[in-house]
Amino acid sequence: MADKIADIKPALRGGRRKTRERLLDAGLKLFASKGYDGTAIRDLEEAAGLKPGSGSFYRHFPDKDSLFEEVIGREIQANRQRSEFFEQALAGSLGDTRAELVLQLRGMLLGLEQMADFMNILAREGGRAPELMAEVSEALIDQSRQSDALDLQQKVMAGEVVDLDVRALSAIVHSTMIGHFMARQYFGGAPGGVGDDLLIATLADLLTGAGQLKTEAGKDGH
Amino acid sequence: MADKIADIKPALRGGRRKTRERLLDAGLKLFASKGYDGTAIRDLEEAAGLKPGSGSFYRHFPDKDSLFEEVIGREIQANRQRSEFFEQALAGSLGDTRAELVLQLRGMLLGLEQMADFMNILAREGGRAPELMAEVSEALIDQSRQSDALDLQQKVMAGEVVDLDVRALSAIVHSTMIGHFMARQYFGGAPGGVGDDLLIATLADLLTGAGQLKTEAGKDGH
DNA sequence: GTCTATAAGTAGATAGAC
DNA sequence: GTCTATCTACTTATAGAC
Repeated sequence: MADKIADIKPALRGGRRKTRERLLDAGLKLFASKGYDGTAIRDLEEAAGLKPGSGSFYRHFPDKDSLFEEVIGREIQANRQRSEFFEQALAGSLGDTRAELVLQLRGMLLGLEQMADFMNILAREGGRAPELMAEVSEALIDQSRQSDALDLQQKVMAGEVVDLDVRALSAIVHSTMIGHFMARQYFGGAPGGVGDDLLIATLADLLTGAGQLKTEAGKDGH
Repeated sequence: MADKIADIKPALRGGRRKTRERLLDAGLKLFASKGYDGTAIRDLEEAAGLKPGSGSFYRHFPDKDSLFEEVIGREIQANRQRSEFFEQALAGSLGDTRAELVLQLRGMLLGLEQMADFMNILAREGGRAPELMAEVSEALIDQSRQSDALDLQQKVMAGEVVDLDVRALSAIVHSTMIGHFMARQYFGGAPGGVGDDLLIATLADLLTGAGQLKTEAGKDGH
């Protein structure tokens, strides 16, 4: 009984989680905001509630690089779980293609928000761990591409989405959402003041062919 | 006569440009590849052909930060000039809307390639010079958005491009091209192996409403 | 303008007391 | 597991000879 309480307590109180976990959390935040080189061991210790400069860090990780790799690894796994959960949540059809797309796009944006720190680290320190980056490339891009490329494929076959190259459509969708997200992050707002809802709605319209030409004049050109 | 030759020679021979310029070039490359903190003064000196660790750097710049700001400023200006040139080059109408769009998108990709190092620095060191970043945000995003938002506006009015929110369309176009470019840069290739031409063609098709639905079934949903 | 030499500070990392 | 104390290496930056 006393053992169980001792096990649970640290997990419940925010400041009382295991030091190792707090160091990983600190690494995620600090690497994202100040970069790997810009983050000193003392910063990590301080953020984890240890005395800065004490070297207590080294009782939990052999060196700075090991912490970095573990932070990356943990985020890759966390993202994988989010994706699987999300995929299951959207498995069923709603009957309305455009509504399905809007939901899917909103979900993508939410997912990106949850891995904002991780993406920031990737953008900053992409060259630091090449083999890890390759794994990330596969884990993030390919996986998400596959899952909704299949969705798009079905929708195209069913005549619910515009009949163009599915991989290219998928690339356009992903790039748009990631670009929109990054513009919000880095520049404090999307260019032109385009909000999430308008962007998603317009993208869904494009995909479902809802946007018609104003006149038939445009069709002369080709 | 002898003076003129002395003036021209350094500009012609690659290795004989002014040291100050070589330090700026080194800064652009090194900040992009190793980051600000990861680039030591000795690295800059070495890349500029000076003796590493000699401190000769300080005869040209008061400190590291000054070099950084000047690198950024130089790239902002270079990009502005490229944009103006590009805008003029595409001023005339081709008569074929889709061909115009394809040219415009190819130009965007070329422009992104030319400022690859600069973008890398922005991604890494965005938080380092906030006021400069604000300027960049305005210079890059707003400017390019305005110029081809106007183009899109015209094309929509003429019924040559799908009748949806112009700012949202512009955001989609920009995000797609930037995202595609970054995927190529960071992951060695676009996700799904989608090449430049296919992506551009598909995007142009989407905008011009060339992608029709395979059947009319999809239109039931909304 | 470039060099040698060096100062002053800070980084990652280790030893050992408690 | 956390601390004090410390080592070594490296960083920015300066002084002064040439």
